[in-house]
Amino acid sequence: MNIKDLAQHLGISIGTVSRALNDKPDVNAKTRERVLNAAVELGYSANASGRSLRRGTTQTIAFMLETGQSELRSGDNFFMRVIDAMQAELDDEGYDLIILPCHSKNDPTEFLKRVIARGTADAIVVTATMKNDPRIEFLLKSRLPFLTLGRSRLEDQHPWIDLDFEGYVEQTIRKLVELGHKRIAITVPPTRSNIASLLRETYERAIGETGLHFDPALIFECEVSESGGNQVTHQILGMPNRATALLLNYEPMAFGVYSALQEAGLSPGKDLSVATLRRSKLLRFLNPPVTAFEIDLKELGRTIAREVLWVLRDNTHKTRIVWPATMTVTESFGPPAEG
Amino acid sequence: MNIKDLAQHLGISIGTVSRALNDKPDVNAKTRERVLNAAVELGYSANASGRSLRRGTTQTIAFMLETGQSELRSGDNFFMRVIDAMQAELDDEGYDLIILPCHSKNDPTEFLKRVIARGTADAIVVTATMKNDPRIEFLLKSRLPFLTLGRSRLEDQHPWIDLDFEGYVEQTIRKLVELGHKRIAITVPPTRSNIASLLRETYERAIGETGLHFDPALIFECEVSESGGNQVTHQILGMPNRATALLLNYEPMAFGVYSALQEAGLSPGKDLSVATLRRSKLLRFLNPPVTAFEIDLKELGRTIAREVLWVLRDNTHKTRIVWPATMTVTESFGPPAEG
DNA sequence: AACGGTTCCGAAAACGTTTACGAAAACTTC
DNA sequence: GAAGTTTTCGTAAACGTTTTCGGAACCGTT
Repeated sequence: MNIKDLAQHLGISIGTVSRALNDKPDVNAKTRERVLNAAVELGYSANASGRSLRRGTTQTIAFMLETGQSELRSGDNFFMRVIDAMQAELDDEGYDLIILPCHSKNDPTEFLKRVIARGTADAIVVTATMKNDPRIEFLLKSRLPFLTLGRSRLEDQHPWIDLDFEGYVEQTIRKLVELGHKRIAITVPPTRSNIASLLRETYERAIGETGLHFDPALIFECEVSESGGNQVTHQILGMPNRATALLLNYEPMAFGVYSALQEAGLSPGKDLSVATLRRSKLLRFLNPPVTAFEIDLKELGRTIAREVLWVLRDNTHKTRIVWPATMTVTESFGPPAEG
Repeated sequence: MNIKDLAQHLGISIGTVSRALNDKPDVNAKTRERVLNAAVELGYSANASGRSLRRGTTQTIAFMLETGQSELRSGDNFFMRVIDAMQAELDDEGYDLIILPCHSKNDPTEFLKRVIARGTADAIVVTATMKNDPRIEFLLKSRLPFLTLGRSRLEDQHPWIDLDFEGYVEQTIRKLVELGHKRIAITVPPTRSNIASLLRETYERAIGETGLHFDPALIFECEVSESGGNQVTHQILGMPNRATALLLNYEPMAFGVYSALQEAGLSPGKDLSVATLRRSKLLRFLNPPVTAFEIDLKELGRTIAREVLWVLRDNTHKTRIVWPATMTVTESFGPPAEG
C-alpha cells in the first residue's frame, strides 16, 4: 500500500494525494475528501522511512533510560507512570514516543552518538543525570534538541526538569529541628549522580541555616535499595552519639530501615524519625506510615512532553523547572528519644 | 555527515563506501580499512531513514505495552527487567528495541495498524494478551512477524511465550491438599485477559484431579492490586464456610491480604494459607514470607529476544514456550485452621 | 601482444515520501 | 472575448542509502 497505489486507485497523481493528506492548501475540497476516505478505506498510512527521509524529521521523541540501574526499579514504577503520561500528551501532538533502553554495559555516549547520527528521533529526553555528564556535553555540541530529567554541572546551558530535592531536604530538616532534633542523618547515593551532590550541598546548607552543628559523619553513602536502608540503619544504631532522624532518597529504602529498627526492638518515629522523598502506594504497608513527599507523576510526564516539544520547536526556549513535592508528616516523625 | 560527505572526503564513490561499511565482498581490503577508519573518525553512522527506505527493513523490534494497566505497575518492575535483558540480547544482534507505549485510552488495534503501515519495526512483541484478542487477529492477517507474551484463543496459530500459570495453580493446590486443605480459593483478574480464563480452567481441573469438591464461589474476581487483595480477604473472612487457602496472581496483592488478616487479628499460614505467583524483592517485607514462585526474568527477556528474531528470520518458526516458575514453600503455608 | 579471468570500483536506479515549480483550467473583470 | 487572477493539479527533484550492472584495471597464461 504505497502512496503510488493509492494515487493509482484514485486516478490522480501522488503529489495531489500527498498534499491532500498533509492538509496543504492547494487541493480541491472534493478531491481531498476522496483521498481521505480512500486512505482510511485502504488502510494507508505514510511510510515512516520515506517521510522521514524527505522531511528530515521523524515525528518521534526518544526517552533514553539506562536500564540495569537500581533507581529504575522504583517500587512504584516512577518511570512507567511518567512515560505513560508523556505518551498520551505526545500522541495528541502527533508525535511518537520511543524508549531507548541503553543497557548499563554499553557506553551511553556512544549510544547517544549513534542515535543522533542515525537520526532516530527529533529530540531526546535523558534521565539519571550526573553532575559531570558526558552525555550532556555531547548533546550540547550536537544539533539535537534535548531535555534532561535532572540537573547537572551545566544546568544553565540546557533545558531541564528536576524534582525539588532542595525543598525535600529543607522542609524535613526544618520540621525535625522544630521537633527538637539535633543530630539528623541523610543518605546519598554512592554515585556521581547530580542528585548525590545536590543532596549533600542542600543538607549542609539547611543544617547551617538552622544553626545546628554540621557533622559530615551524618551523611551516609549507601546503596539505593532496601538493603541499603537496612545497612545504614545498622550503622546509625551502632554510632556512639547516634542520629535521631534519617532522610532517605528512595522510598523502598524505608522498608530496610523499618526492618532494621524492628530487629533492634526499636520503632520508627520514637527511636528514629524517618522521612523519604516520594510517596508511593508501596509505602502504605509501612507501619507507622512514613513521612513522605507526594509527586504528581502524571502531570510531570505531561509537562516533560510539552516542554520537549517546545524546545524542539524553539531551540531558544529555556526550560528550568523544579518540580514540586508536597510533604505529609506522619507518625514516623516525633521528638528525639532521650539521650 | 552524509555518506556523500564521507565519500568525498575519501575521494571515492558512495557505492564503494557503502559496500565497505556493509562488509560486501567486492572491495579492496585497503580501501575498506580507510573507509572504516574515516567513519569512526568523522562519526559517521548511516542514516536510519535512508537505510530503512532502501532496505525495506528497520533493524528494529517493537515491544508494545499498554500503559495505564495496573498489571504493568508490578511492584518489582516485571517489564523493566524483561526489557532490560531483551535490549542487551537484541543489541548483540544489531537490532534496536523500541518500546511503544499504547495508552489505554487509544484503540490498540488502530495503534497497531498504524505501526504496521508506517513500517516502524521489523517485528513486534505484544503483551497482556486476551483470550479473544483483536490485535492478534489483525497481526495474523498482516505480514508483520510477531510474538506474543501470553497465549490466546488462537495460540496454535502464532508464536508465543507465556508464564506457567498451570504449573503455579497445580503445584500450589497439590501442596495445599497435602496439608489437608479442602476449601482453596483463587483470585482471577476481572478482565477478558487470557490469564483470567487460564487460571479459571486450570483451577477447576486441578481441584477436580485432587478429588475435592469444585465450588465456583471460591473463584474471586478481583482487582489486580493491593486493595484488591485486601477486599477479597475481607470477603473470604465473611464467608459462612470460609476458605482456608488463597492463590493470588499478582504479588502486591499479598500486602493487601496480609493487612486484612492483621486487622482481623488473624495470621497468614495459620488462619489462611497464601500463595502468589512471582517472587519479587518486595515480598521480603512480608512477615511471614509468602509462598511464591521464582521466575528468571533476565533469561525470559533474552529468550523473547532470541525467539522474535528467529520468527523474523524464519516465519515458519513456531515458538511455544511455557516459561517455568519454581515454587518455594514458606510459613505462609500451613495446615488449615480447625473449623 | 592478445586473451580470459579476477578484482575492484563508479554510475545509476530504486526505496516512498514531500514540495518547488510550472502549467492547465476555471473564474473574474474590463 | 481578451487579459488577468485564482484555483487546482501533474511533473520532477530531492532526502540518504543500498545494490545491480557494467566496465576499468590488473593479473597470469598463451
